[in-house]
Amino acid sequence: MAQKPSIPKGTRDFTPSEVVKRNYIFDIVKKHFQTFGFQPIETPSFENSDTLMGKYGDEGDRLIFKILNSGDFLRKVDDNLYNSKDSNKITSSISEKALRYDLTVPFARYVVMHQNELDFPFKRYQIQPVWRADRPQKGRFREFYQCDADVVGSDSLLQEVELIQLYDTVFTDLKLDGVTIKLNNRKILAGIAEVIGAKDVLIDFTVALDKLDKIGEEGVKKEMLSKGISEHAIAKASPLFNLSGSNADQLERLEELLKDSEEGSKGISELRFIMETITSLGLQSAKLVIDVTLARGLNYYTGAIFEVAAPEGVSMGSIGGGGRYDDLTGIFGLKDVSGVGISFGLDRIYLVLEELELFPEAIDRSLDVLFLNFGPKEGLAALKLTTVLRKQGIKADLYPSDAKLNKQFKYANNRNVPYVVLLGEEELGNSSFIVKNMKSGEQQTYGLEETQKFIDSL
RNA sequence: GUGGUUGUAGCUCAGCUGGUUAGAGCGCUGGAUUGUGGUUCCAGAGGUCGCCGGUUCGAACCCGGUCUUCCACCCCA
Repeated sequence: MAQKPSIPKGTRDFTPSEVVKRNYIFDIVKKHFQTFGFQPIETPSFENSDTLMGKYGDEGDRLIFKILNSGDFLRKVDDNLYNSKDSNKITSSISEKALRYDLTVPFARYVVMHQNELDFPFKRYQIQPVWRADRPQKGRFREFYQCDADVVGSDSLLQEVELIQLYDTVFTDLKLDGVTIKLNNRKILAGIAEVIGAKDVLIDFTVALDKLDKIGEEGVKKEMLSKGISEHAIAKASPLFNLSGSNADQLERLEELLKDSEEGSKGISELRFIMETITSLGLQSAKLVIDVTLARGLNYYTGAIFEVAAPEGVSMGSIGGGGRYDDLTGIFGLKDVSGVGISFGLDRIYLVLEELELFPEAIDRSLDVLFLNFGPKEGLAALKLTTVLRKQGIKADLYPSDAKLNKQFKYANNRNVPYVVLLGEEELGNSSFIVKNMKSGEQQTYGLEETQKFIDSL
């Protein structure tokens, strides 16, 4: 009575073909992280709860997977607390570890703990799974990988410029042309809130503004009103709702709007520097645009905000994002360390590449040559040849049993093997082997002494 | 966390207002073909109808719960 096995909600098995394709993306991302001078680190899959809790807001705390203490953990709970049935309070006394929720907070912890051995600016990349107790949707899982690259210890805007180039380089190498890198600056958002007199509700203001392309101008205004932002303030902000034209035009109009806000003006000049530097350097395939509605959820961004949108026509949310956070390590007691980073949404990039058929054609070819098995003696001769091929880096295998040729051929077919070698009794007798091209069906006979010639033809 | 949606063979899905042995295509196994796959023909195997309970003479179908899928919120990658 074996029960049917299953895996938890929001988790996945990866098939060989999926792993190969995911590694293709990983490898390209990693390669460019390295050419841009980033170094890899890894952190544990779980952290102390107090490292994570409270860093992502109430909503985030709810989504953190907590790990139950070991042993007879309930015995240690205070009776009053236990009877109160207050899950939030009891959690902290029965769970002191939690699964990593993202890579940024563990990285901040890492920087603080290793501050004396790090050379700043420290450029690190990290590709590891994270876990969220979220309700799954398409492209949203409870276990997924994040690929992050961050620089800490430099407040130079050249870092932002480099990160934009890094996005462009990676997506160009992935053959994913036409992605849009959206750029904004938290200081501009803060400046706008200041100018319209909504400074105290900055977060509600930005969250609403972020939804502009989803719920439209009226929807945003409605949400702002419901959050207590006055009609007067909304009217003042209304130029934002249809800010169009070239990047330079938008900058000019924003500058005018923000001329009375010191912070806003600083944001404008930062944005302008990044835009101008990128313009003079040029991008390979990505488009860089200003998008003042870009807010993103995480409130630790203090300067630049990035988001990468998939090429037009692909229905997929953002495939990457990031920004600058001036004081990330402050929560762990290390002041004045500025950081800026970006992240690649691996799972979504995978879905986009799949949809646009951008994976290399032969990517899931797991075998170049299959030797058919005609029996013990022939098999041994084939195994010798297999070894020769493998030594030269060719993916070769011998079918393990002398099953019917029909079956062996079918196996070769299903595994997409391009070449099948037949070395049977007759061939063994005259020291030869037959190579069959599975695509064209053509067969060619080689003498054993011509093995190298066969290898060279592959 | 809120509201909805989905689950039938390995896969994709039919299955009428509840009715007797639950079907198809693909895949799989065997044969036509004992040294030739991808095409064709023939035959065969494979199902706790997600799970638990209820209603009923009778449940894949109706009801409740639960798990899962996908979607919209919330939030976010």
